[in-house]
Amino acid sequence: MPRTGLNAGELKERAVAVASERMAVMGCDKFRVTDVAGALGVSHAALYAHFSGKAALIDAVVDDWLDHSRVPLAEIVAGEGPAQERLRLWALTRLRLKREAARKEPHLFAAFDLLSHRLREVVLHHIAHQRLEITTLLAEAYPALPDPEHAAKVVQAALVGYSHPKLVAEYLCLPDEEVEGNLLAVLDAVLKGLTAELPQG
Amino acid sequence: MPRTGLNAGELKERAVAVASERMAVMGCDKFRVTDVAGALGVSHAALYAHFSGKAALIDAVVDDWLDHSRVPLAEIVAGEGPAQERLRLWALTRLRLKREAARKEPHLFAAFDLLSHRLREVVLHHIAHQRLEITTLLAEAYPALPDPEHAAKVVQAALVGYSHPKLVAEYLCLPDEEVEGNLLAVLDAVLKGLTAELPQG
DNA sequence: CAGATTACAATTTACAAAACTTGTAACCTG
DNA sequence: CAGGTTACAAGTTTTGTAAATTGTAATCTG
Repeated sequence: MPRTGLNAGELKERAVAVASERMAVMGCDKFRVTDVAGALGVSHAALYAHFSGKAALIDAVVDDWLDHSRVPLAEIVAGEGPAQERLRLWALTRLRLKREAARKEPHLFAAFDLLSHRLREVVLHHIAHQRLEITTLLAEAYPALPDPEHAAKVVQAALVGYSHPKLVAEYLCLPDEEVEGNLLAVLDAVLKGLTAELPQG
Repeated sequence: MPRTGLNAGELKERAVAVASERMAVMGCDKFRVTDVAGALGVSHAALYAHFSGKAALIDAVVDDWLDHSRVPLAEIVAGEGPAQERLRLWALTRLRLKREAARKEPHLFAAFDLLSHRLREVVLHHIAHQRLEITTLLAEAYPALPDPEHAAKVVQAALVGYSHPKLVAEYLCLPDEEVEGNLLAVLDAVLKGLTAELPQG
């Protein structure tokens, strides 16, 4: 029987939750593995059975955070209505969620930015997941598209100014309407270009 | 007769040149106004007649650096051949110049990045200048385009992942062919979309 | 009197020493 | 023996203090 009364999975989740709270308050450089352990009533060394190091604990926090942020976007993908409209809504919603996160949860957003900068696997999976969602919407909107995944990559690259945490943060000072209008102008041009030579149908 | 034997314009230029050399070696945080002044044989206070502060001296260095970087791109705009091909070459050349600068002049590139982050006027002018060049090439390639400047803004936004210093630096670890291929895929899609409904001519 | 210097206050940086944190291995405990 | 703790070395951060830097105003000088 573990001393904390929690099984391994539960202890891990509690650790991620406590770390997430602390990171939200003070950022990922300043929170201490020792403090998280203290909050759980164990020594800091006990956490290394569950996380390979502080970096892995940070990865887990950001992964958890990204999981939550994916929910509203998945609802749009699974929703009803013309797929092209849903794709526009998807891109706008993603932008809005990121801008809000950057404003309201700056430390967690900065952790996401840092992992993005380091091309950490957590973030690479997140990007791949988003590409899959774009692919799904493109394939539905344009059934004659020969390679929807390649098209999704082009869309992702064209919209990186509206998704990459560094640029989302940098452009927070610009008005919402302006940034959102620019995103839609780019998205519409790219979609029109990608589908210019498709048979009508 | 000034003590240094230089008139005001010459002293200013010499200060920018010395600051540029020092910044190239140690970055903009570590070089000292006092050192630049010493190299010119004046007290540091004498430089404040020409620059409102250290930040203004850094702006002047980056402005000078950007001036030089604009020359090869201006040659493409002024060159001969199909305008659409020149636009592709312009975008590729810009990317290549930036990746090379990031590798070979990391401190000056970092200064450019910092000013970009702060939305400093030097950089805003640079971005506006590039939009003008894109506008020129678009108007030549597509004479029926109703608003080439608006189209240029869309092109700029779609290609921000290949021009913004933060992302250029972040993607340096990716192979050249991949990054360049991605840029061309985005550019081609955007151009095709922007020109989809133009009369043929 | 234009172009400089000197003096100075406020701020920032450099640096050494102390304190803290991270990750690991040996050991403990129920 | 699973799930812990303790001890420890190496590395990092913090703290206090001295030195340096920045920007300004008064003053100087040719």
